[in-house]
Amino acid sequence: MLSVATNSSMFVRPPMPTRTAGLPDGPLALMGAPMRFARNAEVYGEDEPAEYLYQVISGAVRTYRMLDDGRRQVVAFYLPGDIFGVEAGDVHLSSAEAVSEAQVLVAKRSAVLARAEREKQLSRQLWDLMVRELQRVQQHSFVLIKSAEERVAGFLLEMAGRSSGGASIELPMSRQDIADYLGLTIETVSRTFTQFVQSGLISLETSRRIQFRDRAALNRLNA
Amino acid sequence: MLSVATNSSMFVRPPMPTRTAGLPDGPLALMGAPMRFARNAEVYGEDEPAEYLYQVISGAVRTYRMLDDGRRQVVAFYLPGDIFGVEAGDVHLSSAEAVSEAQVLVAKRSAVLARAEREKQLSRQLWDLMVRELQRVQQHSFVLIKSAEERVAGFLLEMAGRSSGGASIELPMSRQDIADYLGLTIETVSRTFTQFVQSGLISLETSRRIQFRDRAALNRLNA
DNA sequence: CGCTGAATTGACGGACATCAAGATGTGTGG
DNA sequence: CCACACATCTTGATGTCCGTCAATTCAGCG
Repeated sequence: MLSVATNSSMFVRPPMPTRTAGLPDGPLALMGAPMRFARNAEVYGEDEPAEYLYQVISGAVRTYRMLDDGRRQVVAFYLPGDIFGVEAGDVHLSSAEAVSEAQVLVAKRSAVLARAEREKQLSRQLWDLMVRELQRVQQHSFVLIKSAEERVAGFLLEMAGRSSGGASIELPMSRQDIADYLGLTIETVSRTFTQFVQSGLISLETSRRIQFRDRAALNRLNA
Repeated sequence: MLSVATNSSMFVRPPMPTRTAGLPDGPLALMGAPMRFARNAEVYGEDEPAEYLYQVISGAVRTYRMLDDGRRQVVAFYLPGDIFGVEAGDVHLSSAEAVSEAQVLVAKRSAVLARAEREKQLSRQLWDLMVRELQRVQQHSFVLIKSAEERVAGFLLEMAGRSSGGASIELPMSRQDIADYLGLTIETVSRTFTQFVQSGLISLETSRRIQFRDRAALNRLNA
């Protein structure tokens, strides 16, 4: 009934991730190894045991789940600094893939949790992380009951807010990714973009580079 | 554009909640006071500081958020045994109301968290609770991208699974509640129910009492 | 260049919202 | 216990947003 992740070549099994030179750590004191993932490379898969926590160093990562009819629901996009993989119990309920070439810090979950038992501050950070993740997902289901126009406007503002960019942002993900995130089709996303361009809300340098022209109007749509 | 929580009288400010005789505790060792809430009484409101954790003893509770245009999104229903209020950071992002007359155990959040710092087991329970809540919300956004038929089927099965009933269950919530939970209109929910009745999947003793006649078929719809 | 995947645009149909009326159920006061 | 008022639920007729199918344009890369 909607948004199938078509195009088999989009999901070609990618080359093995390889270790890369170390990079400085983020806000949370994760002790882990930096790894490099090619575009569309799998970080972890649905139903795999959840042994690690992850932090994006560069690039972007998407998590998603498949419905048995082939539809794909993108649960979240993670950008540099973001930590992911916390939502899992013993096994992952979603898969994670690199949206673009990405470096990801990988830390053993058991090690982090063990250390959290001794360090109150770390424990607190993990809890806050969990709360934020929960609120993000709630916000997401909030988005899914809105109109296409509202969803896309909300998406652009969300990305703008997280990309710490100025009047223009570079989207790392394809229209198909956006569509599956918003519960729309690629065509509807595309049409909404051009509609926004025609109304002077944004303009497109390339299909992935967005210039904001009337943020107030977008905010109004983001009811 | 959809599912407005109409009918002002539905939200008439209810009588003050009053304390009630104590009741035995649930799985999580919450030390709190049982309170009684009338139908539609507010347990907590959006933007209020989150000072407590809650566990349903009897009845049912819904959490929801309002869009500024009057649409309402029901985030979750909580049944006896369920703990709610964990999703909050410092303030609540959603409101909670009794769906029906309800008894709720109310425990000071700070006390629980303080005790969790000493008792590993409690800390672990809270973490698991958080994980389950996160997965529930993810599951919910999963539901919102499906067809009306699939959503309603999924809802009935979810309720059946949680109500620990046999071949028939009593829904504590109105069609409006269901509609706002599923991101549909009251009419679509109603029509889907009658469609299920006509196809012999369920039957209705009263509008709120559902008899399951063909669970396999419902499961098939719950793709 | 030409090839391939990504994005855009158009025509059309269907699922669900909207608007409106009727049916059923429930609480209240005489 | 009945009758009235009001809320909830159901059913019908119509409209519209967005999905589907299909063709075209655009961008990147060998």
